Amino acid sequence: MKNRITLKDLAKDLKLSPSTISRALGGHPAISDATKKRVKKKAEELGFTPNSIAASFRNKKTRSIGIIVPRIDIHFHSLVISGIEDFAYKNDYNVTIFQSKDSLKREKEITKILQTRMVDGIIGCLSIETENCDHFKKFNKLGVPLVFYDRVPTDFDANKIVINDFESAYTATKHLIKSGCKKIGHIAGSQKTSIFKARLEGYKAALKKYKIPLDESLIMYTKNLSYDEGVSSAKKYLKLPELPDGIFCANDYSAVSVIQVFRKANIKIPEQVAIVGFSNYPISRIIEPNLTTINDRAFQMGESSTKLLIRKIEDENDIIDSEIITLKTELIIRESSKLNA
Amino acid sequence: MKNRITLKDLAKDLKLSPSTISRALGGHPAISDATKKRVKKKAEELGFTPNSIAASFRNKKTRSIGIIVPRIDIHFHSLVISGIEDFAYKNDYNVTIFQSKDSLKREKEITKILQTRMVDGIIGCLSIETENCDHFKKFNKLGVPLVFYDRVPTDFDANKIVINDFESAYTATKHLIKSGCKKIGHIAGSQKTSIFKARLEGYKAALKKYKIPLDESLIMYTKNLSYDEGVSSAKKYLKLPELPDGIFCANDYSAVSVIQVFRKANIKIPEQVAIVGFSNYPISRIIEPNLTTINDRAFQMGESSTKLLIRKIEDENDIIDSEIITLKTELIIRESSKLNA
DNA sequence: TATATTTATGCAAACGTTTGCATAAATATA
DNA sequence: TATATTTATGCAAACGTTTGCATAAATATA
Repeated sequence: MKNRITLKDLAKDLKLSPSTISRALGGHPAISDATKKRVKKKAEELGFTPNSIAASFRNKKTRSIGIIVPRIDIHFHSLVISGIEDFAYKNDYNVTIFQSKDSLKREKEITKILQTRMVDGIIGCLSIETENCDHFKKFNKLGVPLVFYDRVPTDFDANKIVINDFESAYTATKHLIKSGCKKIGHIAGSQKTSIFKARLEGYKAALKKYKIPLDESLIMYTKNLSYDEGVSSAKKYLKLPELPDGIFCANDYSAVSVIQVFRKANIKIPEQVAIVGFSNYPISRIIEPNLTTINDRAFQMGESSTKLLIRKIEDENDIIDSEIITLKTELIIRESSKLNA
Repeated sequence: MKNRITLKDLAKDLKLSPSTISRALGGHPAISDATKKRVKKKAEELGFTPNSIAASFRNKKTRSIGIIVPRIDIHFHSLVISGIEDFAYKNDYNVTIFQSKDSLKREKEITKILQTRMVDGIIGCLSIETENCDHFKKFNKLGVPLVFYDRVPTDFDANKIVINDFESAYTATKHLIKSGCKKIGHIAGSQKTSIFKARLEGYKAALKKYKIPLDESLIMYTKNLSYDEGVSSAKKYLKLPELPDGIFCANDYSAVSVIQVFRKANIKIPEQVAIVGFSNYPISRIIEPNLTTINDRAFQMGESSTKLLIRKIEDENDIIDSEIITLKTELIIRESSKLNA
């Protein structure tokens, strides 16, 4: 039997109208308690489950949110998605997920699909190729709220959940300085991406504040902050006439590779070179020495994005055009930077 | 303006009927090319996008699949989900995601939601608490196909995508034997879970085949194969009168912790103890020495699940009751087990 | 030119739910 | 007992799309 039981079936069976069934199940005050009980019992009996597609269609609300991420299998994003699902679940929203695979073309396609899918709101993290966000603008016209996290648009006002990359980098660098480092390097991410630019700036600002001269030769620019790029950056450090005594890396992968290359070269960490990473990846607690890093609040970023999004969806007389929420990060001090100040 | 353009709006504008518009946009052969062109142009002009909720409602097909995983932020699952999304995307299906958080209660709730949400099919990995799968049986009655991966039901016939855990474990253990190990230990997962049971059996079978006596003291039983349980297992090995010369670990986390504990105890890996893990986690390529492990085909598992599911959804005269697809795994030999045979 | 066939379009109903309004029945009040 | 009020239920329409069937118009054939 593939035919679902509908309100009409229940109605016929109970000799009531579909409207009464609908109201009884929905707990409408006008329906008598006796009828409510009778309807609920019969619904249970026949195994009635409401067709939420029909309800969505009628109500013009799907209670579903669409999310676009570059890749699901990047740990940071999987944590964010987990936070999104968790918060959405508690608030009776569904989460439909799409990966842009860091392709602008695919990101554009996805926005078209989301438009037809009638999602109530969207959470997104831009693909690395995205410079212009015009393909997101249609949602403003349609009244579909949008929240971005991590990699957010810079060319238009949007709801954004971010961490303070500048300040986090400043804190990380300051920590190295306070630990006694005098010659601090930085492994930087792509300077086309605002978060990595901000991390570089934060690093520079801390040096300036504590009157440490900026030495460009100590800054390694990478494309993706990959493990391999970390290895080659580390090797470049080894070729310098003098090693830095501290390195702030813009992510944990590059930090881990530096630790491994340096240890192979018999350089003591943290005694000779202290290392700080960024993101608090699981590996940071496994690598030896354990890596000092920044907790970037991925799970909370997902929760906050969803909280903000749902508020935008449900609060119809919301006159706020856009909000930017900055989450507090946290410096987690571990072995890789434990020096005496 | 929050009012979407509908077929009716287009129809009125072009002085045609909604049916003609629908057919023109859908490429129906009965509609003249001139009209098709005219309709498409106008649709573009007014920014018409179809309301797929209305279409789903009318067609009784949502082109969306629901997925239930224990946790999105476990790397294995995030890879599977990535495979699912990728294959679904190419076939114009949407993916709606739920995490059971390894709670049977939540898993049951989710099946109820999925029932109302009218998904065309479901992919699931059971929560660790799930022993009885009755809450999934309603989907059979509703004609909603179901595919399970990794942690699959044993109490009823269902479509399943799995790897051969027995054989993979056998291969891993055999590899240790062929590398010259004579005294091989195993760190086992929860024996309530069939995959970990199978891995233990595969290990035992290889020993038997190669006439190595089974020594129960070399088998460490853990609950979750967590990093910490790996550490304590490793410490137990250290307390034995004689160390094993090879250890097959049922996952990579426990393998990594063993490597770290042993190295701290100045035990040479692989010379004194060869280590093999399971799952090919990213960390297996970073830990030193690099970890020999089993590629468990997580991404492909997602793809295959989706491929099978879509076939079940679309092939209406499919008379196959259930299918079990077993994917080939691959032994990846790295430094942690490189001995001379 | 009359009829048959082809081509292109429209009518109307349906999917399952929800909700404003109407109304019948029951109860309260005059 | 007549009228007013309250309580409980039903009617009917609507959401936007799709599709079987009907039909008008154009073209082909006799």
